[in-house]
Amino acid sequence: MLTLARAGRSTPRPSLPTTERDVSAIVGTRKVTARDQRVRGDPYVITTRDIAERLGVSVSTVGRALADDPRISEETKFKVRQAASEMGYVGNRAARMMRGASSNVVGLVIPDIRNSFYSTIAHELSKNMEAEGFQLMLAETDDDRMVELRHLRELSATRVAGVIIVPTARPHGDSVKLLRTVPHLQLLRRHPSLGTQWFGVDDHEALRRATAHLVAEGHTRIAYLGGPEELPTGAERLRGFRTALTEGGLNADTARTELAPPSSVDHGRQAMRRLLTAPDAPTALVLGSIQLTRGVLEELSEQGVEVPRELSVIGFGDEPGFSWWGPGLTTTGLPIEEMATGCALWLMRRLKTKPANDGPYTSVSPGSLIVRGSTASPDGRAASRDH
Amino acid sequence: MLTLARAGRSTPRPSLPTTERDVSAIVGTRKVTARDQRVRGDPYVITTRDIAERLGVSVSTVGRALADDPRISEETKFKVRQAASEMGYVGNRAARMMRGASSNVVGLVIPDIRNSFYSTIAHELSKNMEAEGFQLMLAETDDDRMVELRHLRELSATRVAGVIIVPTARPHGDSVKLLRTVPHLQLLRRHPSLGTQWFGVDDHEALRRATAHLVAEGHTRIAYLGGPEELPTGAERLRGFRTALTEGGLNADTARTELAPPSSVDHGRQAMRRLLTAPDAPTALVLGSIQLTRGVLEELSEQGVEVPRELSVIGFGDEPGFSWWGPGLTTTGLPIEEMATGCALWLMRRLKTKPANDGPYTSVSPGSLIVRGSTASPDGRAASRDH
DNA sequence: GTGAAAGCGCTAACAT
DNA sequence: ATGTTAGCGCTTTCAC
Repeated sequence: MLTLARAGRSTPRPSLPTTERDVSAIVGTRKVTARDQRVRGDPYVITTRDIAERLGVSVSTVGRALADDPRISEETKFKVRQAASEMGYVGNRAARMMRGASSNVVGLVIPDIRNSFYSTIAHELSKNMEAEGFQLMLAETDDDRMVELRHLRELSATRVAGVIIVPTARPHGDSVKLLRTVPHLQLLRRHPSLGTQWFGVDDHEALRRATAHLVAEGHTRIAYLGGPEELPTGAERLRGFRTALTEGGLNADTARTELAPPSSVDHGRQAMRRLLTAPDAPTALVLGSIQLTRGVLEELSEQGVEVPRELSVIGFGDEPGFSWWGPGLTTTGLPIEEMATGCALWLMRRLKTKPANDGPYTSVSPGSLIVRGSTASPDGRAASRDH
Repeated sequence: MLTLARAGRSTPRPSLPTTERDVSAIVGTRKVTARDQRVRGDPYVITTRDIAERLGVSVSTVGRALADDPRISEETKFKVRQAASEMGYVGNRAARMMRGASSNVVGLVIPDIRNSFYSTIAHELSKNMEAEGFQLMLAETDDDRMVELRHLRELSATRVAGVIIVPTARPHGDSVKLLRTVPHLQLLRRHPSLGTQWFGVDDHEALRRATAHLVAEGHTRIAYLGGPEELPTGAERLRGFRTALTEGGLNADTARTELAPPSSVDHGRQAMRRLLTAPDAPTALVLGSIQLTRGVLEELSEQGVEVPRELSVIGFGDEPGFSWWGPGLTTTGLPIEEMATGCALWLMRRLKTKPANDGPYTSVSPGSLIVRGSTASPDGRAASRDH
């Protein structure tokens, strides 16, 4: 069937020679669609067809010109690009995706962006991805597996190119299924059901080192306060703590450990309060969560506890305020930036290689102990700084 | 034309009665498309057509069943939903968008997610939007207008439903054009070219109050350190500082002011160092940027400056560490959570109302002065806390 | 060097 | 109660 000129818009564009286009008399062979109804002046989104009509060429020519196809003459290309720019044309990614183009969106699924670990990660990812033309979709789970599932459904519906996820303790079965259909990467936490590609830090070693520092100073009553054991990170950190105690000849089973289910600032405060008033209070405290660390610091400074004389403390993570807290907080530093950058680069490469390389991959970054002034021997002597 | 059964996949699904469907003999009237070439076992994304074929119904029936259309029988609905779930069907949003559905994505364009103001905002927005089924696309500009433009292009290509933006000092002309085609909202900073819908805080009043606090204590040599004047926030804060000086009978023109172009932690440190070694050093300092505040605090605590005896300081923003810094940092508190929540609710409503209400809208939240211990009279007496 | 036409997955209007 | 058809904007054959 011969395709006739489209049924004109109610008011033809001024730049079009009305006489040639206004063929409404013979129209009737072609249904007038919603698109044709649009009125001049009524602002709407420009498509390749709009450009084609204005220039009196076909949509394919416009598409090719914009894609810099070698078959199109320079003159046409110029005119098309000019018109596109003038008319404010912006390609429709949804349409492209329907033609098989992959989305340029990567989903980032994390517990809470306000946690500086995660905002740092988001920043590094965003920076590295922007350079490659990718966008970041932010999805906060609040460590709720149902929220996590809802987000993954959305990301899946959007057909994101990839997902970077800090999974909840036990992801929903449907979340597992969904992730099977999209390239993904676990960050920090690792759940076996979500595959073998993981970027993280050596939590065990980090906590072992921190605890060993206190053992070396002569502490025997060392308490641990960290995240829940059901999280892989929580379990590893606790294990590191216990390893150090055992290695130091201490009984890991009788050591005071508190695991805060929702690892929040407020729980840190409460746990600290309990610890201070408990009989047989510890002389040293190791932390295994950045949120809990914040709460502990607030509580200690509010109660006027003298650190390290009354209590030695080793924090987790390194935030701006930690260096000026009390005598300076000795803490476990994690190479978050490096990890996030590595993660971004790996995923970008993974998404751009034709045959997807889905082999297992693990990158473990080591932690480090940042020694400041918050620990000392239990007898009161200050800790030496040259560790 | 009668549409014949599709050319079968190389290997028909087991659940299909092969005899009825395997009509390859008479095929030739219908082109075999890429889609038909897919092989069983070859994992791919499920579409409504896959479900329809498996159940021997039409795609429209499947679509209607999934949309819970009243015309479809409960039995069919059940079968369709069952099959969809089993096969792991996830609707393709790109396809829906092509049918006119609006995207459920809102772009958040901010300078840097690591800044706690912005991560708080991102969190509040995300939380409120998740409840309404919206997703958040994160775009960091690093205060670079070209990066900002690139992000807006991407967001536009994605046909985001809306944009929340903390604009750069002078957005690119194309950015302005792009934003004209999408519902948007300015946050904190306000640039006249980007429309009249804005959520922010009363920067002028916040700084006026902070400065007035120092004037009331008797300071006459008060310095100001804040962000660049080309940012609307920077200009307003500086103006607030000057207003307070003038109201206090001091000469606003001779006051020492430093405006750091890229408002970073490091610039805060450097500026503080300059201020300390300058002849005729000020007795009090007011800050107008959270990043600069951090740098200043680090430098002061590193140099062992006695606050408030040697110098009174009022910070900007309120971060976790500010309360335990030195004598406790007196600072300007901003109601970021409230502002972000209001912003989210407003945009959600704006996006869901049929006739877009595009009238000007301004929401100004007031700041507050959080009095702790970092200011005192220049003669050495500590500041009274009952302001 | 350019145009026509088909089809990606979905929905809505129009048939039965 | 269900099927047929067209079309959203774009790319990609195939055709001239």
